[in-house]
Amino acid sequence: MPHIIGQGQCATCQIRHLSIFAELEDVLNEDIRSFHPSVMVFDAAETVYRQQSVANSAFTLRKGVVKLIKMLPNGRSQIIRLLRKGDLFGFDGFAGEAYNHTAIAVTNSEVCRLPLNELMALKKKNPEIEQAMMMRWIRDLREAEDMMLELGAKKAGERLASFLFKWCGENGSWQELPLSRLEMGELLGLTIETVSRFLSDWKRKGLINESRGSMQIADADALRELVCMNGSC
Amino acid sequence: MPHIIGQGQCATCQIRHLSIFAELEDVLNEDIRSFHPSVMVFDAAETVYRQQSVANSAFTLRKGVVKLIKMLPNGRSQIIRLLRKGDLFGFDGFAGEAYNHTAIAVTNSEVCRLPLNELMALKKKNPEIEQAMMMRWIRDLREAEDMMLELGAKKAGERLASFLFKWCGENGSWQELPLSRLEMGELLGLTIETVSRFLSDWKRKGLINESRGSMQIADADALRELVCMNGSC
DNA sequence: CGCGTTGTTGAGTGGATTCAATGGATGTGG
DNA sequence: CCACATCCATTGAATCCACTCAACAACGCG
Repeated sequence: MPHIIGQGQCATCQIRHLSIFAELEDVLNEDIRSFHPSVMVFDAAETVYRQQSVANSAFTLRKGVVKLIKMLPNGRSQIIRLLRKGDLFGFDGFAGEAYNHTAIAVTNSEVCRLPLNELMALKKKNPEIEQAMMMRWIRDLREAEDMMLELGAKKAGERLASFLFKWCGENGSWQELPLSRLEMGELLGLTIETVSRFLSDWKRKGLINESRGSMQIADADALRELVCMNGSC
Repeated sequence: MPHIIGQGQCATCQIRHLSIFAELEDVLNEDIRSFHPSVMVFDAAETVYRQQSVANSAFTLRKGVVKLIKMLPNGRSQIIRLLRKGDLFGFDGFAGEAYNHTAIAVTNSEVCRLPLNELMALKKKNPEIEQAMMMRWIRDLREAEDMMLELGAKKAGERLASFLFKWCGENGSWQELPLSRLEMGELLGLTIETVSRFLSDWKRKGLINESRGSMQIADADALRELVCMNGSC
């Protein structure tokens, strides 16, 4: 079960530089010093909030990976976004709306719960927060646009390769990738089997490597060559 | 060629109630009275701005329909969003970014060009504008999320039907739908032929009607019954 | 009228899904 | 430590949905 492990100290938080409070240079700022959001922990697969429920808190991810998903009545589901350390989410309440998606922990995670009314007051008094949130919304929107291009205009292999490039980078480094085949499919609009087939094929060809939940792009050029033949990525 | 037809009078603009200035109740507000964005007209197919170019203006659509599109190097393209009267677009500059998509007029259109620096100043002085823009960003993001579900989790017929329901409503009214088959395809991630086949089929079955660029859902229940059999919409 | 553009329809192909069986890893209890 | 259960990934075979290619029809326009 998710539970609260304490009250956060935003002013001295380790991930403050990633958060919407990053720009508040004055660490002695009264507002931020007196703001103590609950820090909550979620095990993998536990739900942070549900679509349609009243959005009276926003959240910042401190640790772990969280997925935002939408579901169809028939059970098919789509991962809308993957969240990493420092990401702000669940802010529909700012527009007076209920949550538009469900947030579920992919790995064990730590989350700061930011009550909407407190955050709103804080934002009103500190324009830097307002600014930081605006930057994030615009960035989120841009990424959503990019994702629509992926889903609408690319084929299976192209989507999967794009995703790996984005997640792992192109420099051959190993990156933790805590997603199951099912989840990669739900993110990219593909089935388990399709994801598995492409990954297996690329592994056989030595283009990527995988080990204990981590992934490496061994030969980015060759992968791009193989998948994105005519400039399709 | 697109051209400027004059300076807008925001305070007395006919679509002010739809714009980000709607909440500024004080019509005598000095700021808004002295703000005179250029009003530009674009013929169908003309470009408002291009992806990658410097985003030094945002825009409000006064009249017509504009599409935001992204293109792949190989020519495939995806319509990210359709804009209607009152919509705000092209605000990437607020995050210091270049435009992330290309904006093209679908029909003859009128657009207000809002220089970024002026709009920023206006926003800083008038929290209502800030608030209105925030609401829009969040709404835009929610719609983008909905679209990701469409593109990632639904089949061709389901996507097309959802789109028609959203555009035409469910009450059997006629709505102008100034999109070609190609554009509907680009919006929904389908080909011309697929769109045409479904629409022809539904017309033959008397579920929808089309005439001179307008569309009507004649039998919403039957359409939903046919397409969304197991709760897939 | 001829022409270009857009929409329709058919036939064939192919890509991704579905269905099904197997394999591998992990964990639990005896 | 092994037997067993469970979960996830892999692989094959068959199916189906949407795409591609192609021909033709409809429409608007000069």
